[in-house]
Amino acid sequence: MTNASNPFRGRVAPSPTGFLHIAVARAALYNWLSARKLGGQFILRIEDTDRARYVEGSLDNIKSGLRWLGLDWDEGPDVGGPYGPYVQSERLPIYHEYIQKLLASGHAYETYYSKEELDAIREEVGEADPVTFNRRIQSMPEEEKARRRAAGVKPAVLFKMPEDGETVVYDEIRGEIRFPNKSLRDPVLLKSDGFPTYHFAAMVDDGLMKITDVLRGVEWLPSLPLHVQVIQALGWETPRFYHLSLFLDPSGKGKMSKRKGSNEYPIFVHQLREMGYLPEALLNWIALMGWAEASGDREVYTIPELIQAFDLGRVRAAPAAVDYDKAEWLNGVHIRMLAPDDLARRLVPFMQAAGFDVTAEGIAPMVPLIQERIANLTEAVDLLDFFFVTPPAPDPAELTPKKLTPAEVVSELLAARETLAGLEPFDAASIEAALRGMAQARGIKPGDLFTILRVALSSKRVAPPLFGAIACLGRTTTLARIDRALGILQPA
RNA sequence: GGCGCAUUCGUCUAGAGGCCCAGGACACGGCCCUCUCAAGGCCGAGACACGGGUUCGAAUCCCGUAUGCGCUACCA
Repeated sequence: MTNASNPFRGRVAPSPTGFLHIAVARAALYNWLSARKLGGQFILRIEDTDRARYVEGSLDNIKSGLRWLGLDWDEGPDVGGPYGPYVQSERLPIYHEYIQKLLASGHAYETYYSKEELDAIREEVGEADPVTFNRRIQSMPEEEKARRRAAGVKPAVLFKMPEDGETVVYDEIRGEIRFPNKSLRDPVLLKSDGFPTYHFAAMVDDGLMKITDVLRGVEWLPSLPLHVQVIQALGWETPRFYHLSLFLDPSGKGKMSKRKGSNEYPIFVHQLREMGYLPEALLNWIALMGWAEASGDREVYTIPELIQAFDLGRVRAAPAAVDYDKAEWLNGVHIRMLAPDDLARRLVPFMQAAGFDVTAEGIAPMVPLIQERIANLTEAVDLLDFFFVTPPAPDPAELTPKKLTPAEVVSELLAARETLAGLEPFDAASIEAALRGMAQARGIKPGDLFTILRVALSSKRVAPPLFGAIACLGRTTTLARIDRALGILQPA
């Protein structure tokens, strides 16, 4: 179609009005995946034409979120490219140039009505009759226009929609869709402040930037006929359009709040990142909301596998409810796929945030103990803390398994102390063998012995596997904590 | 109100006329494994929104209804 020489040129075009939302991340991902698979380009463009909604810090949040996810852009802010600038507020002269063309060709016209007047006319005419509305504003007498111009009123430029017939558009996900032209109101292309609206800026930029495939939210589907009219008026070829469905809240009923993520329903990439999700897991999860392979039976993908398998032609039209359970599961799967020292590195920031001054090398020995026990990075803290700091004193009740008396526990602790004190080598396998031998010799259930030791060493009922933990703790600390437990059970 | 989109287990989905009395996954329940917790294995329960057509035959095609959602801004 457009630009046959380019296999794929896609773009994600967020507005700097908030944080990076997972819906934008999904659009970026689908674009990026297609570009990487087809050998095309993924472009980042900033649509900052609404000065009133600009939010400080938003741009950084979006860019850093995309980078963290690994969705690097080939053209855009910071990296440049042949069709820049990639920030719309820096492209004003370009829009004005094309507005002049549309004005000259009669596809667009200036209006001197204020927004308030337009609102009033709209209300008077009624929502259901765009044609009458269009005619009304197109028919301001020239004298009136001149009068307002003289008074300093800046015009807005509107696009002149056809009154008859229908515009037939094609959405790659849904197929052909027909819109009666009389149902569309003339849209504003250029605001009186000289800034273009999305309807105009996005079409001009997509055309100039040689975009072949436009991925955007379904909320744009109703404006598609308008957009193809604008593109045709500009004399350009129409790119392929894919309108991505909405995300629904986990109940599957309401739509996800667009602008604010709660702790219950996090929807911003930085929130998920702070919660301990891996970028590759997040991408895997997001990719699956609205897309699946023909077989439909694969859920776990590495990034290279995703690039391989992804196909824009298989994106679904129905909205998808966000499933945090699945995100958690997928994250666990990806955590388990990590090389242990890679996991150790990723854990460091979370341990440090919890107040543990550790290094990747420092926690590396413990990582294999917890790797299959955590579904997100933050969970590691509770499993590892007792290795780095003496835990609060264990509860005597938890130290004493059912059917055992404190005196018996003391006796087992003493025996274990003796077993461990001279054990060589002090590694997990030897420790296990020694402790099991001891349990058998003394006639205590292994499970009871291990429970006693687990609580004595970690002060927890749930902790990493005992033998490996003892090895990591080291002989000195292990014996010290056994002594402490002893002291608790038999006060001097 | 107008215009448009969507509708398969609770959720994400496979299914593009017979392969489907509908397959996979998460979650859920049970069992197994087991030093706790996990991970893993096995088993189970669970869906084609409704009504008409078309067809020898429909989850798949058509129409209608219902429900949900979007747009209807000089916001994107």
